[in-house]
Amino acid sequence: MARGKVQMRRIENPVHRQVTFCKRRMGLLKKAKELSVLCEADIGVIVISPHGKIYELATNGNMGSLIERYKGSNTEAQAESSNQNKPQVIQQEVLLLRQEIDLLQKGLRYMYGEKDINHMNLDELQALESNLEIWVHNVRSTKMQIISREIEMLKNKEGILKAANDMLQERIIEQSGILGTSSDTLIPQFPFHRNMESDYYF
Amino acid sequence: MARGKVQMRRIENPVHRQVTFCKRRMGLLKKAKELSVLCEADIGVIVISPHGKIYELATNGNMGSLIERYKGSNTEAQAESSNQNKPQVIQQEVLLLRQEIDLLQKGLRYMYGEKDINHMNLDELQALESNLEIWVHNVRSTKMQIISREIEMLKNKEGILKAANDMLQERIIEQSGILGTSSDTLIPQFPFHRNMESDYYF
DNA sequence: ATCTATTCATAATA
DNA sequence: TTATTATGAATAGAT
Repeated sequence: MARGKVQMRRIENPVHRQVTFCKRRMGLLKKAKELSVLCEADIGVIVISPHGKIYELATNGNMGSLIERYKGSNTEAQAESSNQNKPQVIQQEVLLLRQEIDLLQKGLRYMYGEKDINHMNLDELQALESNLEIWVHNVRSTKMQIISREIEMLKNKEGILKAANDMLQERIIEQSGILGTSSDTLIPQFPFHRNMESDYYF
Repeated sequence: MARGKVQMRRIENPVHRQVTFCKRRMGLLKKAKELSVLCEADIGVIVISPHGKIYELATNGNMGSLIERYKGSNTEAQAESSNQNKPQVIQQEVLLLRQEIDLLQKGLRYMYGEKDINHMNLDELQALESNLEIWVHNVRSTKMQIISREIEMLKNKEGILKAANDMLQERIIEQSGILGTSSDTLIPQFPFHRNMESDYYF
């Protein structure tokens, strides 16, 4: 923003990072409040610093109720919260979480280039493979979103150009008539626009 | 902001209000993402429109774990959730495990070179996809190595067992001859070994 | 959705 | 944290 454009990556200098965290955190909460007031929306913001300190804002004054409303519209979270009423299910949950951690740790080690296959068995590799495939799928989806958006934009542009083109064509024909000029040298040059989709690559 | 300072109260014109809601909501989520990236904070934002539609952002990719962490550090909410039988300790455990998972996922994503999937352009996404595919391929190779090795081992074992089996069979026939015992009750039980490959699944 | 005149947010610095 | 200020960003109103 000021005195130089900022790169969107972790600020390495700890002092700068801390200052920026403080400023931008305040800015974020301010923006949230404004949106809430201007548009009558209920907004909750939770910020957890790298050191685990928590800052929050609930524009309706009650984060709890906001979370409930959020969960109420979210089946996954709903299932999660209903789980917590049954200790046995919680045990199961802990077990699953531990397994996930184990898998992630091993996947991480694998990523670091440690190909010691003694540390990962078939099932774990299978799970890692699935994770990677999900990831690939997500990346592809994002890619397709971008592509769709661009295509939409180009189609719009094309439509506009076509319309303008038609209008110009009409006007020229009109003028040809008025001026009594032979138009057969002009007409063949239309349309001026190109099909912009053909410029696009996937 | 632009063309006149805005008053901090509800926008009465419904069209203006809707437009502003859309614009500022996007701005808010963008700011949240930026703060998260720049300062390594975990941020959750929940926006509930006047019509009840919910927009959300969880920079760690999981609003559920964020809410758990929030509740874990919030005495009021903790009291609410600790109404349950004995799960306080377990709840704590779940919280810690979730934090660890968040951390590991972050590490994995870092390894993948993913900055922020929402801020990546087509080329970057393409590159990420290629990388992921290479990794999937590597994982599959490792998997196949393990499988091949196991099959090799099993074939070896099978060979050894077959040899031993043949030897034993010979010796028994031999002994049957020496002892004059009828061997027709024993022979049908051979071979003892099973084909171990048939137990193996891919 | 897109454009631009303005106001706002904030990076560097102290 | 707070204050200053040059600049980059966000966005209100209009199209």
